Amino acid sequence: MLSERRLEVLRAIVQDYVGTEEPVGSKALTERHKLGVSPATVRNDMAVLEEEGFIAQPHTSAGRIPTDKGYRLFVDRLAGVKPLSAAERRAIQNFLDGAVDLDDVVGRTVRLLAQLTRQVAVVQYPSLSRSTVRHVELLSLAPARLMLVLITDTGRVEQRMIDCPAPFGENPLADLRARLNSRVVGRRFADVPQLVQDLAESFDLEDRPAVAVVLSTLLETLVEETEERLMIGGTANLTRFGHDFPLTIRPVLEALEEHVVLLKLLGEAKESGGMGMTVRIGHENAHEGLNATSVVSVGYGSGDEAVAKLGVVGPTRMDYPGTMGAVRAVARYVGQILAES
Amino acid sequence: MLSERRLEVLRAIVQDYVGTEEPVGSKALTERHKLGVSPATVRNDMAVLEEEGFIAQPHTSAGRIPTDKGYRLFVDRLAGVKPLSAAERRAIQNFLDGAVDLDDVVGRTVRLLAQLTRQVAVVQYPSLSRSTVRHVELLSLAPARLMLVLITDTGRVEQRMIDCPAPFGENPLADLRARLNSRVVGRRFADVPQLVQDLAESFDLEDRPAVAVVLSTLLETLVEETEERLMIGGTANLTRFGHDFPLTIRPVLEALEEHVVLLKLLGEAKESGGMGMTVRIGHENAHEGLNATSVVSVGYGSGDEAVAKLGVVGPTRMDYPGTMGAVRAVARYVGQILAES
DNA sequence: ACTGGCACTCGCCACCGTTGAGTGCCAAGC
DNA sequence: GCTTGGCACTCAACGGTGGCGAGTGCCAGT
Repeated sequence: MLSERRLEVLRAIVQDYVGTEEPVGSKALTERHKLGVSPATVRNDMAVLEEEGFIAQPHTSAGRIPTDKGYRLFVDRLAGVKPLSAAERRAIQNFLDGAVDLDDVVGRTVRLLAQLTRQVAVVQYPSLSRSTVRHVELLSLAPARLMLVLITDTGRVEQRMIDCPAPFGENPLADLRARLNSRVVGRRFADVPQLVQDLAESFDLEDRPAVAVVLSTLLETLVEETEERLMIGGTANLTRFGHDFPLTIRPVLEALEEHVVLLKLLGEAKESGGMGMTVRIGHENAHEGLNATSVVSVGYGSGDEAVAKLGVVGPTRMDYPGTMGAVRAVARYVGQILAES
Repeated sequence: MLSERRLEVLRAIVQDYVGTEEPVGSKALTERHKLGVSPATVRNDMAVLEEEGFIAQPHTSAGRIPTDKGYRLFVDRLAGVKPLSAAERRAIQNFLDGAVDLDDVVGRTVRLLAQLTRQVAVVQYPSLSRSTVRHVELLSLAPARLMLVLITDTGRVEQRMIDCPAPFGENPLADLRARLNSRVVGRRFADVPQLVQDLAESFDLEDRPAVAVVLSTLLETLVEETEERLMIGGTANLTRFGHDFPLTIRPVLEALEEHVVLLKLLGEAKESGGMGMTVRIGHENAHEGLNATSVVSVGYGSGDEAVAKLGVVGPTRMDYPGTMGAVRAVARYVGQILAES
């Protein structure tokens, strides 16, 4: 078992290493932190910590650096979440207020988070799957061509072209529009398929094929667009990574471009409740390109339920308390903004 | 004046340097290219080229590398546009077909262009300013709350919430919707303000404030959203830049995140006609961060007029003929895709 | 006008000894 | 039984040195 002091040593190592980016030795440790013991003692503790796999030395006779396992212990037991300063909180509010539409909210959030943490920010668009239908609109563009517009309670709008098998008159169209809305407005996406199931039957025989196409397009939109979008920013911060560049950031940039990977990453981070913060460190990330990075993510939403995730991607050697504080604070404010609009 | 052979030497230098990324000397040149003269002669030519500012040496007794001015001459007079192979053209078509909506088209284009050129791709969304109105829709979300949906002929959809000063009945709403559409559908954005100018007057006095709000919101949307969006991709290709990393790619990544800068960059590239290809080399780019990069851009559009730009950003040391070929080919295919939809 | 020859420059690399931070171990002390 | 000071050892980093070779500029000869 690790004594209290050994944990303290680990904490000190993590803090120093995060600050200096250089392996930290026993002497420097005792000087910077009042551990109350001599370097020799610290050396013994370090030997134990190394044996247990929490720290490692890059090469013989260099200082120690934390391993992924060491960071994990640090995050789980040694570090809290550093709350933001009043000034920072004010900055967030100023930055986020004044967003005009959903794109703008997400865009501002990404920039804000990147700036605040000095890392790469990832913000998922509010997901459709948990939201409800605010309105469905059908527009006739040409005799046999419709446009379906779906509006969600998070302010998102999706549109689809529909080519009908046969021309579709204005009256049945208005009829369909009205009935469709009366059935699905305010309902959750997941419930929609069931709610429109028998809608086609109440139409004239000649119109049924067209109605069927409309309905299936609607369902398709609901399913397809549950596939989520996201926005990233602050990639320039990657250049602060290390000194051995191309090898380090190449795979990260590649991973960041594969939005599918990122979405999976955010999606998997669901432990400890929907709104809980998740920290995945180094090799805990399934994607190989992100094995040298940590991902801090948290759910956010307009209500008490999370509708999407946001987070940052940075080197495993990051300021976890600060980053977690910033991520959590931003998520809260974004939630507020969404709830207001 | 530069003799024919000197130009040939410059061309050879550019080609070799682009291939090897290393300064090229007189001996290597005569070996790889059949210039028909000895290294000594080439050395004399090089001395002249250097005096004229087309090439430079990184340090005494190293080979020469082209300067921005040298690349400029190469692009203007020595290099053509390399057409794509049949296989590449087929790949483009396969890749671009099957896009379901505008976002998808743009997204695929970015990935395609990045892959094809192995550089950073930038694609501007089809601009609203030159497009026409396909449909305007007004939805009643709550008694005094409307949603305005604007659909363009390029498939873009913009929406705005409107809070009315007073409740607005279904009938006047339908009326407004019908009249609005009859006036503006098929018209260019620029003409809309004039077309709806006196529309409010034909409504009942009590409804006029609401109508006025709707109209002003519409106009606002037209103006605001003429501010264009773009998508970028292939940033991982930046890691192939040079060996002296952080300094090189940092400013580029920063510039790429400032979409405003990129839009200006694309916007300025309008010489030689709307659809003409523009190449801006090194310091020709106003933005400092892009002083070590070249930008190859071209307009694309569904008709014979360009509605937006796309291009790539890469090191000044790039394969200009190949890049230009790829950019032009992609622009053409995207134009076709847009015209079909 | 082109060419071969020649002396010169200078970045690159491999080698080498020095330096210093950091370690592991051990015997003595609290 | 921890803790501590001492000590020998290791090894990355640094700076200097010398040889190598690619590349240049100049000049005299054809």
